[in-house]
Amino acid sequence: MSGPLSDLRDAVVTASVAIAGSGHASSAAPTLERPKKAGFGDYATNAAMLLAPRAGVAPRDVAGRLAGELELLLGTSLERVEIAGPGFLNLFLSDGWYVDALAHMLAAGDAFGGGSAETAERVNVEFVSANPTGPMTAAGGRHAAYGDSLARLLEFAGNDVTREFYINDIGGQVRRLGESIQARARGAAVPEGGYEGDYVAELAVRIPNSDSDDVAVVAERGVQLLLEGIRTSMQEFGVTFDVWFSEGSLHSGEPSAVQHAFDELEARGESYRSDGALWLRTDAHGDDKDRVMERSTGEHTYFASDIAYHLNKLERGFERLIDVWGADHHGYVSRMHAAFKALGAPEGAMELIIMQFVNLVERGERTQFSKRRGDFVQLDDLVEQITVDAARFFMLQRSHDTMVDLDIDLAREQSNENPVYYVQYAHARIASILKKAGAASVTAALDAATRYEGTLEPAERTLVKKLLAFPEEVAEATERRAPHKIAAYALELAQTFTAFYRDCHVVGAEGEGVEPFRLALCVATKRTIARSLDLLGVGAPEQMSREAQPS
RNA sequence: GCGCCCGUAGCUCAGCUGGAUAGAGCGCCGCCCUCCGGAGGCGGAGGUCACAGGUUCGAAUCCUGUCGGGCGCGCCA
Repeated sequence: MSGPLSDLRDAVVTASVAIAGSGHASSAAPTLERPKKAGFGDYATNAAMLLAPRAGVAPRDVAGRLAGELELLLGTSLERVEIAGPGFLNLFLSDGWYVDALAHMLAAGDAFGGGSAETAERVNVEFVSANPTGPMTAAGGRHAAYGDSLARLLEFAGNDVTREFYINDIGGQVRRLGESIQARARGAAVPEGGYEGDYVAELAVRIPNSDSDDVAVVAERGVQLLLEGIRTSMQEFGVTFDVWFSEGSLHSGEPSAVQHAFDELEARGESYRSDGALWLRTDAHGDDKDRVMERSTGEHTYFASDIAYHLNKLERGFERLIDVWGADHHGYVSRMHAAFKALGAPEGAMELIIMQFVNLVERGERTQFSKRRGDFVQLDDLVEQITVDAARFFMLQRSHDTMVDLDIDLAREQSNENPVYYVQYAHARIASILKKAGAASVTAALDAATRYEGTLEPAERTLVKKLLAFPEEVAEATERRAPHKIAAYALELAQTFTAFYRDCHVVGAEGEGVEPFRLALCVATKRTIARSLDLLGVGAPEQMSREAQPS
């Protein structure tokens, strides 16, 4: 990727090499970053500190030589260089550099910030995969928001992404669901360990002959109906899965996918029989002990399904498997990794991401999430209270590995002050400005802005810098599987724009080329806010509804 | 007992592949609105970055230990 920022970075590296000589190893690459405080220059580098030990002189002396090299390399892009503190170099860039930077962003268009993947991969992101024994919970919403946003990031980076939902449609829980429905249909008490939510009673009414003795049929019908509900909830939440994969399908066919996996593992000498059960040598691959795949009763464990499932994903041609799991599954991580190795799959091709819980807090109390007791907050209800955009943004604001307390009262009562509205408002405000300027002058401005030669206001430079940071933010959010960084960026960009809006009048601004330049800056900002929100799965409205606005 | 995650402002959390004076939102106090959309802006109070050691030019960040919280350790799914 080229551009003003990477040119700067190249210059720093080139200057470093010139000073350190040909032996310059990149054991510690110099950083180029935007200083957190004002007055420290536009960009700063610690290159001198890294070079000093090698050169055997004081960092500040190295910084002096580095500054000289950079002045030669960067020419008119550089206004001046300052040496600060222990040996930081603060680069002050010229207004011409800023104009070039904006021109570069505009030329990149919608691709700005995208395509960061070094090599595009076929990626399978499996997430939510909620048991079809109840409606989607608010907690499932966090999984959905995260998985979908991660998928969007991976796609934007250039990968071929499949969103997949794994359906646990067999096993004891499904049977218990059937028994629970049956009991309700007969007016009897739900059996021990069964599901007690109101939705079970509703299912008993919706399913014909739900009081039948054939529990398997009742259960199957129940799963079907619940899955339809889950699918609808997900769609309304803005999440569409490419593949709905049935666990049960792994056990049918001749040979079944599970049998195929067993054969594979046996051929590799990774399994053995003991006490009548079939075991996998997970202990040899980093797990605490070996695990059972087929019980002495002949039934397959959940683990067997999962091994077969992941082998299946590989055989479908995916080069990277990303699973988003709930925190209650983390004890399962090491055995899954062990199984993956036992299959001879490429190291590192499977990532298991553990998602911490989200607690909904209402009137200062945490709500519970037990499906069996039927005492939980449904995603549909939460969305109805605080809208899809707010729900997704809130859930994505936090890192996946920290537990979140989402205060429903706060989100409901103060929804007008949610960060998501602030960001959307900035987008709508820009739309309003551009509309006022008129399409023709905006188009003309995009061209004229690249030749702007005036002096920039501080707020203009700050805004350009913030926009310039976008590709790095996106790349880092993608690599670290951290969509919450985008949420933070969107908020900062909106704040930066609002400051610009306060200081710099756009439409009708006086001075040669000032209005076109600012209009172009607005266009670039609008695109970047829209892209940020899109990566989160949040809408970027052209206008906010005025009804909600207090008079 | 063992393993994973977390402990940062009154609250909810960023920052964690080591860099300068640790940030945001909400809440609180004060000020600002003739202006392209005030759903706004500016300023202020508020911190032993859980605690104790260690590594080094430099630690919220890396290492060790302690304390506190969450979760998990089945031939359940």
